[in-house]
Amino acid sequence: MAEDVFKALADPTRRRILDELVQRDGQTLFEICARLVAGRGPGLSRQAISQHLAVLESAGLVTTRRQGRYKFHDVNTEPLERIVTRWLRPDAPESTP
Amino acid sequence: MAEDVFKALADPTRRRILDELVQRDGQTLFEICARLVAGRGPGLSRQAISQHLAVLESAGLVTTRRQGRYKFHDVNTEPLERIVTRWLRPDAPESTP
DNA sequence: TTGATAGGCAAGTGTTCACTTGCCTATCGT
DNA sequence: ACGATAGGCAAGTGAACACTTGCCTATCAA
Repeated sequence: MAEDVFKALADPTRRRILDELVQRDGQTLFEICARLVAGRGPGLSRQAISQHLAVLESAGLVTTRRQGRYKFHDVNTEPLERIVTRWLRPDAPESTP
Repeated sequence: MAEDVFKALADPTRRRILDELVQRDGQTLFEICARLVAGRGPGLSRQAISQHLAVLESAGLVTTRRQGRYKFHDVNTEPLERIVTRWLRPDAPESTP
């Protein structure tokens, strides 16, 4: 639902996670943890990030694939494209002269 | 800030208000109240909607102009265009062959 | 098999948020 | 001036949310 997408984007940490995954797709939880803590200082536990990833996944913004004991996370920008055309003109922002 | 834009969009009522204002720009608080209650049934007080409008305004998504005892509200989609290009490719979604 | 790595589940806590309630100010019509 | 209309301010309430804490499961290397 669009509802979940907006709620998922409401949190700054989740937006940072999306930033991370756009930079490098297919990261594991621990990789994301390390990179987020490195770029922001501590204050973020592994469980917190895990819960954020769950929110992003249930919003359809992140897909996961298990492989052994690893779980890789990939971004899916498709929900984003759909929610913005809600208020923006579907095309041609300067088509009306 | 982008922070405020995302938080403003997180609430379904505020998104409905944006829908209303996109349909008909320059409405007053009472007009928005009437139309929202008409389309959704009660459960929304005037003050609630007023507070939502304040959030949208401080996020830059709505601008206001006073005129006598009326206060008209207009949408401003500019903040929307900026926040989405954060994760979407700025242009050409299929430019990489 | 043992230990270490990668991740998950669930109850508890504190803060933020949406909404209400009650009253107050300002503008317009008569 | 009076009442009615349009809107604002601020304290209080209940629910949602982010985050922690503690423990548990599964996979891999030795």
